[in-house]
Amino acid sequence: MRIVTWNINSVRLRAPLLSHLVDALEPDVLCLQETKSPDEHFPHEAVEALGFGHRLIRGMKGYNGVAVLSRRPLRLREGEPNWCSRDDCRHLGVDVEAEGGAVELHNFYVPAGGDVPDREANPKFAHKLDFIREITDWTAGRGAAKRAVLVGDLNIAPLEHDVWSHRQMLGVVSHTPVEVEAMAGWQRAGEWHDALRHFVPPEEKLYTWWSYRARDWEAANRGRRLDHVWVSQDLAGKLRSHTVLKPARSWAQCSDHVPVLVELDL
DNA sequence: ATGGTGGCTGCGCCA
Repeated sequence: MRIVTWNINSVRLRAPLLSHLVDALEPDVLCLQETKSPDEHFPHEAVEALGFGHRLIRGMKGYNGVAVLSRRPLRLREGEPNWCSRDDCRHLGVDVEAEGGAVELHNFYVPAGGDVPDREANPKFAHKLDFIREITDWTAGRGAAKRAVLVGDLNIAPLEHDVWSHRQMLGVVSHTPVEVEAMAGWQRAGEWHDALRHFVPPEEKLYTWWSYRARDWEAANRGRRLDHVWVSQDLAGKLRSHTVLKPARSWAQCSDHVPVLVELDL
């Protein structure tokens, strides 16, 4: 099963790019974040034409929004928490039909957290930490994930080599110790295995996002690994390959995030 | 130290 995660930064604007993604990565399941579209305006026809006959979407006007597009049948996991009681369309939990039984799949868009890494001074940072706290508590209550995959734009680059300069990024939202520790607690609670670092050793730089604000993003290469794929321990041995589709950052009218693929041999 | 770009939406918000 080939699972792709991509922060598309407007699904209506960038729906045409999905055909490039499909050509390059041939996903069975495609998880999107920041669709920025109410459900009634989701480009179903374009997505259907690419072979994704099964779709679950959770969007809103202007901000946020997640979607799971699939070649295999999906079932919405009902009754999952409404994080921070905000109805802000940052999570979809689904079951994907697969050989040997369904796989539980979670698609997250974690709050970015604003600019100031201080929960008193910056309510967005408080929201980010509260969001992760709630997920961690929920995860701890359920115990270790089984036959499960978690993907998304988690807006945290946890490792030293998930950012261009660990030293210069320690005070920058996305790489502060408090965020990294919060993410580690979430990961421990579910006994999640980091699928990208399964393939790429921690001493090697690995980025999935480059700011729009650089004159030359590729030359500067001040990237961050904000997009993640985690798998439950029972699936760790079934990991077959990964791709970080860096060329997507050069596509015309590109997102600032690139698609990430993980292939599982179920 | 600052501002740099981009996508909403409707001139400010969020990333």
